Amino acid sequence: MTRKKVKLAFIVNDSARKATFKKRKKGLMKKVSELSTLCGIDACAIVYSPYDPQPEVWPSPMGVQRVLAKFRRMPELEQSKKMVLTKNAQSQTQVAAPAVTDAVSKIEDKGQGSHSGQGFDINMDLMQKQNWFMNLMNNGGGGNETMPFGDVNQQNGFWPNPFFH
Amino acid sequence: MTRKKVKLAFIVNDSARKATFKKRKKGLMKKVSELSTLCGIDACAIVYSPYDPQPEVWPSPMGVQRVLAKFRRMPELEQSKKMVLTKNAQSQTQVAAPAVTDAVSKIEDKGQGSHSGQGFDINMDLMQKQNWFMNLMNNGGGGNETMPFGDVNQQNGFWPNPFFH
DNA sequence: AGGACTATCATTAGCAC
DNA sequence: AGTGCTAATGATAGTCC
Repeated sequence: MTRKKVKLAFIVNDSARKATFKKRKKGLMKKVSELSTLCGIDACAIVYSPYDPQPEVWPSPMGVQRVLAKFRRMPELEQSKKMVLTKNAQSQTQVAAPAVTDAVSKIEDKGQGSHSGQGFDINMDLMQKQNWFMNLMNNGGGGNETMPFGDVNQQNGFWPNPFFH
Repeated sequence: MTRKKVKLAFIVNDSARKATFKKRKKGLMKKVSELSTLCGIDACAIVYSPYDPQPEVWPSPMGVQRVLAKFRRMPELEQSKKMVLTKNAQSQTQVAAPAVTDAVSKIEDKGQGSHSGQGFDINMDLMQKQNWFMNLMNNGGGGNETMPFGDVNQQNGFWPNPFFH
């Protein structure tokens, strides 16, 4: 039977959140590293946090730049066009790149055993939205960053608004 | 005692590699998602592979763009200079970053946050070096990317501390 | 607060289909 | 090839120092 599932929600307690962040960030970076090593593929990860003045990146700032250059080379139109909207039973909006759409469908169709919910690549559920909001708070708090949300949302109307379901 | 450790090396068998890739990519995306949700932080991941025409990203192409914009806002020079180098037990390489203090100040002055002291958190161990090489092989095949690998090595000749606190 | 430990839960490699 | 299962390894939340 399914054992107790970890509660996927923002950890309110500050010290507990920080402790978890540290552990999981480390674990995440290891996972990226392993995926890349085992499968010989190109990947990068960037993690911002209030705990570090600079983002933690994998594999390196330049490695990230390289992957990003590749990513940005995709015309924005393509990025949009290649995306597919799907709906699940809870009426949550999902956006998936076409390359993985089939996989997503399969997983959803099969029910994916006990690992439902977050599932495959891009799946924004309520907690995620809350989380986006947290991110915004984080970013808006100290920085002189532009507010990317407005831009992003206006740029293409279909990305779900993080503040509403 | 430590049990048998998973061999962290490129999986030679094609089908086994693809199967592992699929599983681990899914697991990785879930991890990113969870980290972000649990800790309310901003993160993104990009995974290229020969199996998908488009990279798989988290949280979304535009979410990635946003994080990238933030990342790219850091001038490259500072990205390099800001790296703090440490030595670990295996690698005896240690390189001091000359202008670190200066660069740190600049960035902190930009209002990036009140937490000071840390440089880039970069995890890179021996496996990752190997892994970089694999990536290079991968990219060299199809792309016309610049080769940052050599640059990075020549420029710094260091590999940062795999342990961070 | 920051390790270190460890019981418990999560991921996944290997297999059968 | 892809899917489901499960033993085995891996990650980590909670705890103690």
